[in-house]
Amino acid sequence: MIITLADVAKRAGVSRSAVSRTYTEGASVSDKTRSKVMKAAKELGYTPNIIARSLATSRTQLIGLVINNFHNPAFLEVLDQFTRLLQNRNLRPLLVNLSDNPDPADSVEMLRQYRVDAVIVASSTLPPACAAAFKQAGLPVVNVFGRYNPSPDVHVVGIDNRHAGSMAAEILLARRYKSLGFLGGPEKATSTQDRLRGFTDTLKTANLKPTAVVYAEHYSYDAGYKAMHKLMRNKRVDGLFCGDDVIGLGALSAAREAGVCVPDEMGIMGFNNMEMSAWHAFELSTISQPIADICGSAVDLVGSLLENPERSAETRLFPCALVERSTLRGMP
Amino acid sequence: MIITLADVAKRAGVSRSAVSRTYTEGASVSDKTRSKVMKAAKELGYTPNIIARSLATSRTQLIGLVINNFHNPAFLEVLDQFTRLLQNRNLRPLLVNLSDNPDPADSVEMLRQYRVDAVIVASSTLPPACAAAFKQAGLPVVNVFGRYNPSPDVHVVGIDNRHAGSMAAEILLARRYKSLGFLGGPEKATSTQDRLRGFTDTLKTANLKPTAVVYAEHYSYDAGYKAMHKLMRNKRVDGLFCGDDVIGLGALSAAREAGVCVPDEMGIMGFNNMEMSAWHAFELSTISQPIADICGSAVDLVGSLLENPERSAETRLFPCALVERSTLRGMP
DNA sequence: TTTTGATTTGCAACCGGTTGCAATGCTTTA
DNA sequence: TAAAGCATTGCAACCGGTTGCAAATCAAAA
Repeated sequence: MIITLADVAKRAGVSRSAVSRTYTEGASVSDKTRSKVMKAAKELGYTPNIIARSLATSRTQLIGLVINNFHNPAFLEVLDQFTRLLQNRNLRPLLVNLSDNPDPADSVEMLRQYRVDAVIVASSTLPPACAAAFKQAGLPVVNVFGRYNPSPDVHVVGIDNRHAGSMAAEILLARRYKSLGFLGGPEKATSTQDRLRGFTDTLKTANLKPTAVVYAEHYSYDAGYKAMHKLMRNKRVDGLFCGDDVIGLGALSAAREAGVCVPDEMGIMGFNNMEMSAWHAFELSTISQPIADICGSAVDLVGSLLENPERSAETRLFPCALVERSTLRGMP
Repeated sequence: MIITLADVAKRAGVSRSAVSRTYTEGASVSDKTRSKVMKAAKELGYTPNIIARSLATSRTQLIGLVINNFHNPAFLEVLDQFTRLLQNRNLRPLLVNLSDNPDPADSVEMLRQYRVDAVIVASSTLPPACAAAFKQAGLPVVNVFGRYNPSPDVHVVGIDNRHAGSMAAEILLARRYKSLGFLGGPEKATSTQDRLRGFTDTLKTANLKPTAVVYAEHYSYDAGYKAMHKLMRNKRVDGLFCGDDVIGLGALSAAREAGVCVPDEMGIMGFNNMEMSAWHAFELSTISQPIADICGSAVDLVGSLLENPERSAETRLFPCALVERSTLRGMP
């Protein structure tokens, strides 16, 4: 029933090697042989077995794509980009959902069993140790949206979250907001910590401190809404930097509901420029990351790792940009 | 460098078969041998090579997951469910993005090359022919969110879109909206056609016809917003059924912006109950599909197909439910 | 102690490809 | 026409597992 290379060889009247070679880029086959083989293959409906090839070449073309964030709509774009870009290079994403169980041990084992050629860990909330676990198992890893580390042990592609925090503080100050608050994502996420750090450092240079620091429990509207209520109960803030747009939208809704006039009484800025932020009901000013560039660069890096797995760990950081909408005052 | 089963066998002082058997569910090995093998494997850091196993058993545990909708946030939940459910059964999702190129031919070829055990086609917008293409290539297929077909050639798990359309019409009529409009998703999507059909049929039983039928070009807020403007320019409608929540939110925003009072002057209902619909800014009444049940059932079906690939094509339909929020009047 | 039957084990072939190497065929140059 | 050089081909071993079959082991029954 299943057609193998031997069947094609017999039908074409050539050796198995000849068939194999016509399916191998740059192998030595004459045009005559090649066309005989192609003809026979067509007639029999032959499809080469990549599993068998992988066994022989110890290259699977499989890339582990590890994700734990199936809640933030921003990740759809990430997933879209990765699947497309990998497909274009003839690589196949083997998707791993790390939501249930943030301990990577099982996933490491599984991806090793499948002999994936490399792993992309795409998450800003997983601890750096997670990506490192894949590396220790001998798998080439790229950690996308991971933490910037001046002496990295793992390849990182993403943004400088600390700088992003600084940028937010500068933008708010430039618009003459005085009493600034930070409404972050989950406290343990390194991206949250880094953004807060940058935010605080920049305030310090102006002899200021954040008036309030609050964390949302998840990356969700409800969490942002709740955290904003908590913040407003305790402190008076006139400029707010939110750790993610989805949180920012919850916060914005809570503020408006409480009768706060945005952007005059309070400026609110988000992070990530997700689609919903542009909706008429919100028009949230935000900072955008160049998602497509980041993913593209990550896939390029994976490509180079396939050639040279031992390449020393590299960090690739991309700049963020302010997207002006209507929840911040204009510049003076 | 790489540890194989032969290395383990030598170290444990047993045959290769013995090692293989200790890693095979239900194979005949004595406890003594098994523990010798386990010990040796641990010491050497052995990980069985699933690629090699796949070649021998012609079972890869790989499931092709074909998706073309990386724009609708509702699909994140679908993806989350599938990855989790497959993982729980020790199956691995090989993700295929069909967005660029809706012609399935290449993907069919690729999934055949990897000898995936089955394929899940998850889309309400791909034509039925797409799922059928996988079937013709000899791959077991489950089409999730596909079209109901009384004599199906492919397994379908999803909802009865025609009935959903009827349901929408009944709900609007019961709330004494008189002049009903349909704002569908892309016209060529079978789900749109089926919902319109059900909607129209039910109106007919009340001697009515849709006052307006308009299609959004994509499943997006902007497309919904635009389509709603177009609709309002031409027709006067007081009850509107939208083909998807994301479209519905665009339409709702357009209506409110035009000064229409929702739900008194106009009732608007969406479809899919996505997260954003519950946000305070919208509170869109909508119809929800039981996503988790659908995905669960689809994965169960895949499980049975692995046992018996020739199982005759089956359709599994789940009921939808109205989610009352505030864009529809109450019952009289 | 011998026989019987069930369990456990190892041998060797196989899954479907790839690839180094030596042999063959062909063209080019002297 | 013979020798040299290159491209093409086939052989056979290998990738890392699984599995049918027969032999070996073991415990229980006679």
